[in-house]
Amino acid sequence: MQRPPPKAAPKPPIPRSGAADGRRTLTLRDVSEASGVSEMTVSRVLRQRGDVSAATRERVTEAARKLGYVPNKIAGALASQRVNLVAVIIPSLSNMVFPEVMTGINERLDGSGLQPVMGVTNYSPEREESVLYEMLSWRPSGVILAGLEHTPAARAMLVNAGIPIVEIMDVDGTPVDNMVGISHRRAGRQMAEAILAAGYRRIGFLGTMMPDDHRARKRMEGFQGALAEAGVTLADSEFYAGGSSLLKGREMTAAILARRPDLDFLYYSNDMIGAGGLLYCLANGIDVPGRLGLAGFNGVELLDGLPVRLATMDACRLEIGRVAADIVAGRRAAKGGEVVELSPLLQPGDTIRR
Amino acid sequence: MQRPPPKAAPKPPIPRSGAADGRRTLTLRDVSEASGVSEMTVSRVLRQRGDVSAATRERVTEAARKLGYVPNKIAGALASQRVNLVAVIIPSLSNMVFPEVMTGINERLDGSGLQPVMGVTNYSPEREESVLYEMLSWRPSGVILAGLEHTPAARAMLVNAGIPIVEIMDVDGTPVDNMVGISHRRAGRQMAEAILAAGYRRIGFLGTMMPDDHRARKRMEGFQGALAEAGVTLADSEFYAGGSSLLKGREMTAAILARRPDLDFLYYSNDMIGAGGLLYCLANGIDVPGRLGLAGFNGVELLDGLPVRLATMDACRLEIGRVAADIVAGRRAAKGGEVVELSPLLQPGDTIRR
DNA sequence: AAGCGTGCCGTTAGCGATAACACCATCCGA
DNA sequence: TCGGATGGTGTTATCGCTAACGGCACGCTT
Repeated sequence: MQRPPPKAAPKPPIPRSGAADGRRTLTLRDVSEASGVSEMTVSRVLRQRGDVSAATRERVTEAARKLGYVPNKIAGALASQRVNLVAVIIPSLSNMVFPEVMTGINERLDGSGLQPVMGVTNYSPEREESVLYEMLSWRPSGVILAGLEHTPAARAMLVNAGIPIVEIMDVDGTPVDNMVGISHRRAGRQMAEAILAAGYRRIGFLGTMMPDDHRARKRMEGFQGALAEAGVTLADSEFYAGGSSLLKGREMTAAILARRPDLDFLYYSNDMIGAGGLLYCLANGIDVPGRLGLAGFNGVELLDGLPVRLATMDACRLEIGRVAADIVAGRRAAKGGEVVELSPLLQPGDTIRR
Repeated sequence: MQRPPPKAAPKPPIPRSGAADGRRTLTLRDVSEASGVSEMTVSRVLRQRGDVSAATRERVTEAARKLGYVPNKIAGALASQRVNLVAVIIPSLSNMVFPEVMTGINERLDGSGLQPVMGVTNYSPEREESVLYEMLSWRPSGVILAGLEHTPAARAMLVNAGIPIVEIMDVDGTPVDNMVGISHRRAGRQMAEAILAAGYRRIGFLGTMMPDDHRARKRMEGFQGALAEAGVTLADSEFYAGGSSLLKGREMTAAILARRPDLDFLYYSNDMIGAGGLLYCLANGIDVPGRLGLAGFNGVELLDGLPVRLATMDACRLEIGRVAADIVAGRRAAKGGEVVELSPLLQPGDTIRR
């Protein structure tokens, strides 16, 4: 199927409509007319690039200010083929862990000229794929996204994007490009070892049922693996769906203890439900950590205020955000394919026997 | 200063460099060549707009998929003068209240074709101004931002943007355009009335010192105003800087009670420090609500898991996000200048005498 | 005094898409 | 049988800005 030959058909230019209200939105041209120089010179002044005399710069700056001109980055990005945006794709905001990662990212992106743009997937791979597609269509300078598990299409997009990609949180797997996080499998294992070392043997697990929370899954796998090596099997477990909360932790703890009053340790997949469990135990006069030991995961600040400090493991959230931001900002030596494994610190707190 | 006359200087076209690695990034042209139709037709297929025969559509879709083509929205937005982004500007992420507002926004923007883009100001008006400038330079279809207090320059930008603006959280003031929130002054007042009605008289206030947290300030003003009308003055107060946490709440509570052991009520400016205070009281055997009453603000889910439910007031966060999103999505009847005042619900919990 | 660097500012040609026609078959009713 | 209403597709002209040059007016060298 060939294209037909072009026809020579002269047509008058068609004016596009501006804003509905008489006032068009301002362009470089308006500023250039107001200050008597070319658009190019205005552009140079506004971007502080190239040589412009002090007098001209002054006049242009003043005119732009007076008009209230706001540059159109859409046009600028198209012309320069440069976009100062970084796509950040995370599973959830209501988790307290991702806001903290964002804080780390913001901190390091600040002043780099890069601007983070956030997308939330609610732990759905399909949503991740569509959010990613949407974001890539803005041609960002980099992508930071949580996890190593993506749909094949999403992975293909990442591979083909031709920009720095940083997969964060988790290092148990193969990254598309860069990877910053901790080994959740090892984290689970480490906690199991600490629990066994303290002499606990009848261990229960309480966690989320979300099939797409791969990090929680890996922690549990690591945990069970280490138990198995010591000849211990998980005595019981309790799962839930939906968001984590103190209340959920209380309820689950009550349920598992009702079923198995003989348990001597409860491992929670996150601190929020762990803290709920701890409060339940305190309220019900259960001897912690004597009769029952407890541990969570994440090292959230929340725990600092509890009457008894829950054992937990810091997930290095702030640092993960920082390093990821440094990578996309090109502030690290490596030219791509970097892997940064951070070491979570076990915080024994007061809920494991010494 | 006149522009010099243009010179007729024919020059050969200069090819721009594509990606550094041989592979250019794909354009409509690549898809059009691969499928044997014009770029315009490809564009129509990809946007599902206009009439295209089923056979052509099929061929184009297939070619795009095979190539892994991702449209360039930058070019699309420039050409169509339409951008499907909504700027959302909030003070903080570590607060738990804004993530919830975001959830409401996401929920309602989903499927509207609009995409939220988040900016964080850390309660700094200057940062707000620069984040706003940055966002407006992408010509979003709407702006949602927290609070009614902005720098003059920021206000001017909002007024001139020519797009729907929604100021959220607070309705004590004059909006630029639309406004959705609660009256924090009235919220403070309402809590004071409930406390007085329960017979408490020696009241202490614990809150943040941030001068730019206007909503906390307004709550305190309303609170004090209502007390004053009843002839009661605040017996003592304790302020802090930095983030809210349970620990901070414990410490502040200990401090204020050490100074004024006679206090019979503590009003906290948010639930996080309130919960910390509550845990402190429980741990120290203070009779709540008999000898000492407590109340916080926000109605965060966190509280549901506490052994005793803290009195609080729901800030309607989810609903605020939803309504704001509906406004920018044009899903509400009003054509602008809408004011939606929601009514926070007093949740007496177990920490105010009945 | 010719030559050359440098500071300053203008011109031209896109960037990759879409709006708004233009054009050409068909198909249809009168 | 013919005007007119489609349906499907191509052409052209921007959108607002920036990269890459072009060119002029001054110094300053040698």
